[in-house]
Amino acid sequence: MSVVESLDVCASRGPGRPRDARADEAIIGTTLSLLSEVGITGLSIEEVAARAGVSKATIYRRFDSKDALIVAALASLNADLPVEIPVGPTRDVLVNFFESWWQSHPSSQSGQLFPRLFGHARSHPELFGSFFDQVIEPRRDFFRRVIRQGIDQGELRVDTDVELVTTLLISSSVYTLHLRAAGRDVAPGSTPTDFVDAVIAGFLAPSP
Amino acid sequence: MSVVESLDVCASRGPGRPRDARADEAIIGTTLSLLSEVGITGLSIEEVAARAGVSKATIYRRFDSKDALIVAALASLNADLPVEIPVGPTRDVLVNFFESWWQSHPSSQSGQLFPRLFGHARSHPELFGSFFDQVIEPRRDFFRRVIRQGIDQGELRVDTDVELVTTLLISSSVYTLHLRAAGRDVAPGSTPTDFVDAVIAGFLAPSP
DNA sequence: GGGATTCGATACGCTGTCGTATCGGTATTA
DNA sequence: TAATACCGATACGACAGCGTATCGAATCCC
Repeated sequence: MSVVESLDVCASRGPGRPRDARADEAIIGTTLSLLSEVGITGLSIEEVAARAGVSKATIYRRFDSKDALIVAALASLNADLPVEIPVGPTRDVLVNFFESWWQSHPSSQSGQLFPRLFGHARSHPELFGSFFDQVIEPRRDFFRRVIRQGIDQGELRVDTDVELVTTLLISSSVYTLHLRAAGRDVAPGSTPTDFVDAVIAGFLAPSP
Repeated sequence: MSVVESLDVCASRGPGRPRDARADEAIIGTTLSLLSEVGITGLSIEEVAARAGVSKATIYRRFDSKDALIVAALASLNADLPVEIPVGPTRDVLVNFFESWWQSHPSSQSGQLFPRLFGHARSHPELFGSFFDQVIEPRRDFFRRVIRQGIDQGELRVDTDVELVTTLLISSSVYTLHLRAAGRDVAPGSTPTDFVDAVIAGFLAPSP
């Protein structure tokens, strides 16, 4: 009945028809899409079932409640996390990353999902905590390591505030991309390069 | 019945018991509080009525629908907008503004309300558009004028991208304050001064 | 005072959603 | 072949919220 039990099925199979793996994917994928569209409050199990081409019973056989489904869906967001950070000039690494981020953003699920979930920080603290720890924090860590690499390579000052730079980079991109997707361009004409250069300008080590 | 009619009452009074002005304030205030707590999707008229100490009929006598109530509530957020920008060194003006912002934030309604409403950009485009035009844009304009004053005073470079600096200042504060209020400090120890200095460092005019 | 309009309280029908239960049918194991 | 657990479909009771309507009482203009 619970999520844990459903995972055990793979390990020690008993008799009976096995669960359809395609149903799992459809349920999780549809949940993420709907979360980005209507948020946690607006998410309905019945709509998930309808869009996923699955019956409600199939969902409740896998997840105890709506919250359990959301937690599982959020946990699945970490499949495409880059584990190795690219080597090279810090500015170029950042620009490359942001350019691919900004390019993929309009069609990206997470681009719409993240701001949506941020808004639920107060009303759903447990779900938000799970989201922050599992999804946001690993992504912030990617930036931290890039900045630290820049310090080690002598490009950024040794007293650079890593958390501050990380926050400036992420927040400005999230803010701009989200509003741009909502039809409100708050920095018309600005490219990822402009943002990266503006942010790191104050932390560049003096040229030798 | 409509909002417009209710405003006409003050101008040309007819017979009958007048509407209680305290009811208006209670309804709008409670709506804003609830919006910041549960968002647009989670807002219920019945909860507004209960918390405001008002009957549902009193609300529907003033506003045609839930959306009309929300629009009116958002429009009331512009009461405390500073019309004149302070004069002085740009860095000090910005630091002063951010310090008072950060200090008042934990108890501020808008601090919790804004991120919440940002999340509804896609699912409620009309409400969000009204929110952006009436609330966000005037506040961005305050920053624009401060930055332009800094350029005129020769402190910032003449080729400073005003929209970019404005976006960096606002987005980093919104992001940090919101997460800090949610119990996740993403830039521990950082003060408004740190943020302002980091952002404008790349745009300072060379010292004469 | 008389008519008009408000007030709070309450009840109504309608819709949407939750989580459960039941059904016939199907895939898999023992 | 028999038992088991899955599948989709559907129906169910409970609950919450919307927007409307009605009630007696209160407050104002004429």
